[in-house]
Amino acid sequence: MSQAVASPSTSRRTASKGAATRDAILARAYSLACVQGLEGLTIGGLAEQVGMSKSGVFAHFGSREDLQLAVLDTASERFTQLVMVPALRQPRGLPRLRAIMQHWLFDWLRQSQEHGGCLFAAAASEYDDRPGAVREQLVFREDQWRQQLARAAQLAIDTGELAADAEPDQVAFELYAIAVAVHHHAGLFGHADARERGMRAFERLVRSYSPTA
Amino acid sequence: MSQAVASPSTSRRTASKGAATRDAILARAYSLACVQGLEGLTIGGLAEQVGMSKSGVFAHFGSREDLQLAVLDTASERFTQLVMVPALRQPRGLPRLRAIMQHWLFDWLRQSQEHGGCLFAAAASEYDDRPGAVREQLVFREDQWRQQLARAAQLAIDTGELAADAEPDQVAFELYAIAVAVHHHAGLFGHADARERGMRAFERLVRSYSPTA
Amino acid sequence: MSQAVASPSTSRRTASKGAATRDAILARAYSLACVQGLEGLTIGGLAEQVGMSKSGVFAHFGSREDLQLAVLDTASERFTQLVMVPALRQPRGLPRLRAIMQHWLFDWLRQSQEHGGCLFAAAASEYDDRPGAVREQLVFREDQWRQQLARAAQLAIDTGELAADAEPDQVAFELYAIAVAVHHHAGLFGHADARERGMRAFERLVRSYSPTA
Amino acid sequence: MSQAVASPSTSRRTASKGAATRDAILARAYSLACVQGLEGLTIGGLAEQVGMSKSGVFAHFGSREDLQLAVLDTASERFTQLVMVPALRQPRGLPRLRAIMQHWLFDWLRQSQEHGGCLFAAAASEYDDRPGAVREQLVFREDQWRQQLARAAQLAIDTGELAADAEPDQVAFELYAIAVAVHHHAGLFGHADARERGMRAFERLVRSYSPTA
DNA sequence: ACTCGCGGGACCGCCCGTTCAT
DNA sequence: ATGAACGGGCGGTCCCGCGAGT
Repeated sequence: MSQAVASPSTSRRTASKGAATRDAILARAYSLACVQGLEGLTIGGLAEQVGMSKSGVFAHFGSREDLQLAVLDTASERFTQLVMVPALRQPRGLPRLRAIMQHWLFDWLRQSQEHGGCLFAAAASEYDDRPGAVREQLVFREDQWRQQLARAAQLAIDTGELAADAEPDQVAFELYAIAVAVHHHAGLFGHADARERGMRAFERLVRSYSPTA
Repeated sequence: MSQAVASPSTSRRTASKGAATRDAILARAYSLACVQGLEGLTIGGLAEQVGMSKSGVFAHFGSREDLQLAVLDTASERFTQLVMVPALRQPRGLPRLRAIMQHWLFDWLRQSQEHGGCLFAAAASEYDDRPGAVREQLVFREDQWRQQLARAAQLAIDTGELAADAEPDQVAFELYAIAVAVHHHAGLFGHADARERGMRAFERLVRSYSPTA
Repeated sequence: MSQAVASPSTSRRTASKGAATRDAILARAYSLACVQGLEGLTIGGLAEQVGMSKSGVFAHFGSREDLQLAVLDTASERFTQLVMVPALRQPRGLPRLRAIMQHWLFDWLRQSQEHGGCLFAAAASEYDDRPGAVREQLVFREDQWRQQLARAAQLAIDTGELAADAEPDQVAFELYAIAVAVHHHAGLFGHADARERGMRAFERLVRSYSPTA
Repeated sequence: MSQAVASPSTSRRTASKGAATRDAILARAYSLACVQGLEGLTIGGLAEQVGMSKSGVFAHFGSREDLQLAVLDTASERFTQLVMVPALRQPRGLPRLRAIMQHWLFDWLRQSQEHGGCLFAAAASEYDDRPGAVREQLVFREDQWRQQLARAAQLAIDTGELAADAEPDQVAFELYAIAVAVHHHAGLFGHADARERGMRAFERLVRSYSPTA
């Protein structure tokens, strides 16, 4: 998968100092992008934050677009670590589905809010009409995640915890809706309330899709 | 309502030419803001689009922030016209609720997509961590709309079409979730599919809140 | 003298309201020019201060340069009223010379400092190398004043209070030096000290030019 | 002295090209500031004069205010080189005092007039009521110079060439008055006449302070 | 080979003085 | 005396690349 090649950001093995610097830059860049969006990420501002010269930063990526791409990969990696990895430790079916939502709404969105906003949410509205490599990478990542969600839903159907006639893609869509609404609501009206409404919506969704209903 | 006073943008009657120009500028500004966000709206770019000089445009607003505020008011006005006004012609209760969702997902989001994206969605992620007058105005508008949604849900409870123990605010949150997810999905994966999933989610939501369930 | 024609600012007789407005504008303009210099005087800023539209102010003068000229005339008029007119009430010779210096250093410079600086001093350094009508008017006014000073010195020579071999122009130059230094010193280091040093310098000058010395 | 640290403008040794450019910019900036004042100094105009882009110029200073400060330091440095350094080669007392005045009125004011005016004189009237770092730097420099003048006067008292009861600060004030008046006069009425009157005023001042008088 | 200092060019929001029709 | 509009210029910041230094 191109991703593994495209993201040497996780300094592997020797990590010849250059890679370490690169990772440090990316960490800072991720934070900045959360606040100002991927499009609001400026090389000058980033350079100042990491205490390097602008061209020093610039040289690590070759262009602003490549930097944005790298930041997107960083974000994906973080998302996977925070949400998917722990959820996979739960038994397949409803427990895993619930774990996904909990890590998503609590761990991921909390760290997002601490940074100033969810990078994917910001990117989605920035790039919904701005064609280019960044947008393509973004829809690739989002689609990838959507498929994982649908797969988890399918497993819950297989275990009989969700109705047999439920459509995995539709369930995934509705789970997605909850998360994106929680983020939206949290940013404008406060986090605690948003998360609680989100989990209530999830429980109702599960009930409405339960085979007994 | 202060809004009526604050937004003389709708040129009434004579509209002394100045107001007409202002409206024309705002219409173009709204389109631009849909594409690039409220923060990506530049006076120079706007001036070019309307075929005026930068200072000519600038003079109508006094500052970029005031321009952004005016664009937000314009968007609110349009939203009300496209969604709320037609829905109010439906009988209260479920029909009106369904009408709201239909106009929201079809009329509003379609015209949004034609412009390049929903201005409110873009603004929400731009301003979730950027304090200032624009953010305040934005949450005021969003909250206002959230309350209208909750009111409509309450009416559906009163008519007995929704379960008596349903909480209007929670219902409003879940309706909101559908709309915001449709927009998100549409921008990345295509509009038709998104809208259909949205309406299906709505119908399931209604069933799961129905008194008979 | 062209001055009488050029400065209808003192509304004489009929003063058809237009002239009154013009005078009000000029009064405000004089204050502004004291603070920011004749070159820092802007039509927009002036209009705001007098509560008129820019074009309303503009129409009274036809161009910024004409406004600057008119302000210079206003300043000259004020200077004459504050310094020369009272001094002429003193007997010619040393008393009148001393009165001139006192009104100059105390009354004129005090009101200047209250406005934010002496307009002539500011103008002198702004226009010492900026040819044009304003500069010409300025040197005309300054030269006029220098001649009046020299005339007063000549009278003191005639009365025998100053040495017969004193040269009036040189005396005028040295008096001028005292005033200009007091203004310079006052602006940077404080007014009281400056004025006292100025009067001491004057007294020493008088002694050094006295016939008995 | 902090100044030496604060102004690396004098390219020392290697002066890595950047410093050389900076010096070239400052030299041109000094000339411009003499003509239009420190406040009339614009980055765009300066860039054009030195044949660089605006940002190229801007990057060397970080803000317009820092540029103004640097220009002030440049001017101080020049003044010291032209006036104080040669005067210190004269024996203390009256010869050194006379050398100061000669270099001041002839060398410094001549080069000032060639540039279009004395930067300090212009700055004094620009900043007499404009608080900020530039003003503070200016009064620091002027006060520093005033003290040097007073010190030179004190030495002339010590040598017995000036009366024992003469007050050095007052003498310094009157010397200052001559210089500032020469500059004022020269700018408006011509240089030759002004300088001659200035030296005559100085000689009379010396006589009037001489112990035999 | 990587890093950086220096510089370019475009553009930003804002404000200027001025004109013209009302 | 006004309001609308213009053209131009301001200080400031952006992203980006050349050439020299380690």
